[in-house]
Amino acid sequence: MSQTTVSRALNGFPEVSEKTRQLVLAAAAKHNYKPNSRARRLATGKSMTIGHLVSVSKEHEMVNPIFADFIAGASARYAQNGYDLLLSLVPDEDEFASYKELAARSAVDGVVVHAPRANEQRIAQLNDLNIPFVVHGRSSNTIEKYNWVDVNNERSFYRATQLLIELGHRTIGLINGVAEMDFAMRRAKGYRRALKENQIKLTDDYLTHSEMTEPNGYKNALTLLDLPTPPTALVTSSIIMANGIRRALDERDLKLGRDVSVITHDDDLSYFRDAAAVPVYTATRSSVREAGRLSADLLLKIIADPGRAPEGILLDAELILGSSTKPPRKP
Amino acid sequence: MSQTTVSRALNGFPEVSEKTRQLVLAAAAKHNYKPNSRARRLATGKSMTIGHLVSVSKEHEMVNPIFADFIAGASARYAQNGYDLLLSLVPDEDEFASYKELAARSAVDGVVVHAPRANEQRIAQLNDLNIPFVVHGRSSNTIEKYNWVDVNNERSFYRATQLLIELGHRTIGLINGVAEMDFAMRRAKGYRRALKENQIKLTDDYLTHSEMTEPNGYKNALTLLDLPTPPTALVTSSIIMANGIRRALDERDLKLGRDVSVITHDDDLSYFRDAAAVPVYTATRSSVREAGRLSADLLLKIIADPGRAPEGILLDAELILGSSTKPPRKP
DNA sequence: ACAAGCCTTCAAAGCGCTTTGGATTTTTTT
DNA sequence: AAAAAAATCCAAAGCGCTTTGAAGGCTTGT
Repeated sequence: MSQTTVSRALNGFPEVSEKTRQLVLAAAAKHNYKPNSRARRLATGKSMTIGHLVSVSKEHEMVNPIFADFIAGASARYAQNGYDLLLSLVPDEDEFASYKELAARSAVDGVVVHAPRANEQRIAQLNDLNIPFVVHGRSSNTIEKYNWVDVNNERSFYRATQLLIELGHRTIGLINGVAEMDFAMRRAKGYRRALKENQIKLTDDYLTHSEMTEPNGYKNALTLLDLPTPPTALVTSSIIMANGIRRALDERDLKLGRDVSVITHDDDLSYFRDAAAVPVYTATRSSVREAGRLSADLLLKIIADPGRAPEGILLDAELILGSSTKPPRKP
Repeated sequence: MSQTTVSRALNGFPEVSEKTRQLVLAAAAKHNYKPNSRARRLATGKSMTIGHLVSVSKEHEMVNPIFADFIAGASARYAQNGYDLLLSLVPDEDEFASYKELAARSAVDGVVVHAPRANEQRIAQLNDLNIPFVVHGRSSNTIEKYNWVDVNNERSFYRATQLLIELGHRTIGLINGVAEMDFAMRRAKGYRRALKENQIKLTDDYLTHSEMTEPNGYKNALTLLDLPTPPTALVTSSIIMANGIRRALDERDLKLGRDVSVITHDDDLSYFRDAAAVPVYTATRSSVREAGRLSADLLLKIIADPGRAPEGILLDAELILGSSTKPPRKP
């Protein structure tokens, strides 16, 4: 049987009869034959690979913990479509060099951009490189069109803050992510809007920006609790920080919910899944794994149809009521 | 200038004069030329790719959170050596099929095996497939030789338990990972040995096995605290579970350290780095990122020299004193 | 000045597939 | 039964590199 026939049979071309196809498939299965990826990719001109460049802050050697779950969502979709996932953790200062290199050696058919900043250069750069990409998140100060999947950060933090206000809180802190991050900026915006609409004036002392680690949640919570008028409620951007906040409260002999209310954003991380009947935390919840799936699907669509107009997918985080929010304690 | 010369100049062969090499390099830099990965890989017969297959428990859709930091460590080494990292999250029931497929289409030059069980089939399978691999961890019931990088789980949990005993604790619980996992088995062994050597008899009620999530830490801690003779100290396998334990203590109005001592294994995850002057948790600490680096280095060595005798690298976790351990409270 | 020897360069083959265009076989039509 | 059409198969080219074996250019010794 000729090489052509085998190739056609395996790749589902119509020029081969069903009978021969079955024969070929049986033989391939029997000998555990799979076309050599390298040869196939050279012949087709496609890499059948999606790149994920995750930037690691050089300073803190920090890997954003949500990326594991995001990638878990995406990976499944790639596998279903015959794509491999190329992962590269790069120091944030040479992100662009990495993209350029991937493009130059044409190692990937598309990339996912993680953790965009409010001013994100990578978007213009990738457009220049003419390489298909999807951004997980958005970039507020970017005019260019691009594909993205994001949650409605501004609105959900507005709602979270609003809820606390309705409960009677007037002094509310926000323990946020790094200020340059687009999501952090939007969340701060939602928080401020809710305060403003309710004529609540709070200085920026009640707003902290830092990497979303447990120790930072702890430290920033203590800082806020030490203010002359300490907050009676906190909003935070990550369930990991929420754990740090809990520790800070513990140390001050304050009880979560009773003494200080907390609302956290909850990415529904697999190892922090808050699935109790009454959730531990009142939270703005949106599955980052689902975002991974959607991003992958979108990227594969773009690759299949490069002429496609850029699309944005906006997920709305649910506001889930848990036991970490109560009316403020009477003094 | 001929293709050969360019290729040789770029790949550092001695047959080309230094002058021409500089010329070629300059031209390549100017035009941002990088040899096409696909063509190069076909020509050389190497994939220049390392596979990481992370299994996701189908049931809980759980991604082990340590893998992000592990991979962060490994990724840097791969990049330095011109290797790409292929990541695949596979449902645990078809792990082997995935390895087989990778081997058949020769997509990788080597793989890292994550989270080995005490009875690990993948080791024999990979030896059969004749594909270079390194195991992160070990597999107790495996006779075959293989390359691995592991921490001294048995010894560190022995020491941790011993420390609690020396402090005066007699009722000590262990909140462990899934029983089938090799690391969990070894840790349980160390825990039991310490008890035994001190003539402390405890039923298996004091030992829980589950996936290392925060909710499981919470739940299992409550279970132990509800025993007729509740433990005065707990050892746990993960800092994430330790956070759940803290929540359970909080709910029972018990204070970490004062009322219940806790020692956790600490993988030094970037978002839980316990870097306070006096660490929050007394812990057996070993950087999983460092393990990632070492695994990568070892794997690259094996690939470069396939005849190499299998090697094991045993890391010793430090026992770090924090503020979560105190003598038991007088009743 | 010429041959020997080394350094440098080159043309061509090959990596294992896919794809093209043509050849062959089978089926259908008249 | 022959011709036309459709279905099936095949040989060869090409993907963009590396590598081989041979040719060309330069230096050195006599």
